[in-house]
Amino acid sequence: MPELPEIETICRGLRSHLAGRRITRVEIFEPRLRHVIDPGLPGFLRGKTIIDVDRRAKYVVIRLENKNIWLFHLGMSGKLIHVSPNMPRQKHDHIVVTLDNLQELRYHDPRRFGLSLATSEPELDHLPQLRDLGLDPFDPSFNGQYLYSFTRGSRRRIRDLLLDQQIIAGIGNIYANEILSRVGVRPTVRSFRLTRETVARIAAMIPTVMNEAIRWCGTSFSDYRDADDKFGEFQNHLRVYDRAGERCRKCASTIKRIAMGNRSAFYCPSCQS
DNA sequence: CGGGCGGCCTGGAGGC
DNA sequence: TGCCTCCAGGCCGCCC
Repeated sequence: MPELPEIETICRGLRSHLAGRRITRVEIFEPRLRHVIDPGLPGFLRGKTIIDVDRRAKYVVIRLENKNIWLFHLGMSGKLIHVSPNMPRQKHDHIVVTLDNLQELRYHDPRRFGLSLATSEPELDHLPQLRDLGLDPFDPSFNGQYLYSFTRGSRRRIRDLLLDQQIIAGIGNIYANEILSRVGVRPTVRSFRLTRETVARIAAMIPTVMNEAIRWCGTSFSDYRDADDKFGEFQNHLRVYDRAGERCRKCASTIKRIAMGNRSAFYCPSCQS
């Protein structure tokens, strides 16, 4: 569920709570996530101090002492929240970590599409999950020319191309639709039909929309909450996503929803061509 | 190989 | 009230 802006928001929240804290206790209540959690994980974490928390695409990177790393992907319904131990444990709280200030970090994930594993600084870039990631939208070398090198000659629909993590890392279905709405391009357009200029406008819009969503602390469409279990607010600023049947904020036409593969796409039929 | 599709899970919404 | 189907923000593997 969470895309780049949600993960960025979670990482910022976690960093403020976790940096400098030592892990004193680790409990795994349900190891069966996307992959079964390594039984050695609690032993790996126990006693280690958390140095920092940062984001890599849609992954949460918890940096520990001695270049050790605890990596998370939240799948579609994962939450990483910092709570007081008084908070009753919820159904689907799969991992509970106690810190040296007695506060807790909990991983909650009803659909169990998430990933949690132990790794290290030197191994991180070589993990199968991370090694093939494309550029982050905030990478200085991400620009129109880079994106055009992928759209040129590709028969894929532009919405699907924007979702390809090996091209741009961090965009999911909500933001792919929002980005295209802002530049007036229909999600169904075949990439090779887009001019270099249009692709440059799409590329420029990507970090713009990501920044805006980060300022609103992400989109709480359904499951997403930040590190303090609070809602984001960008759902109030969406132009097309999940607005089928509602009026376009610009021209008052009716927003359409279509099925594209397994996933919905949304657009304004008069603003986007 | 590029590109499309189904499967993995649970839960919430809506139809009957 | 329940039972059914559909849908969900991701990712991976299989197939043509």
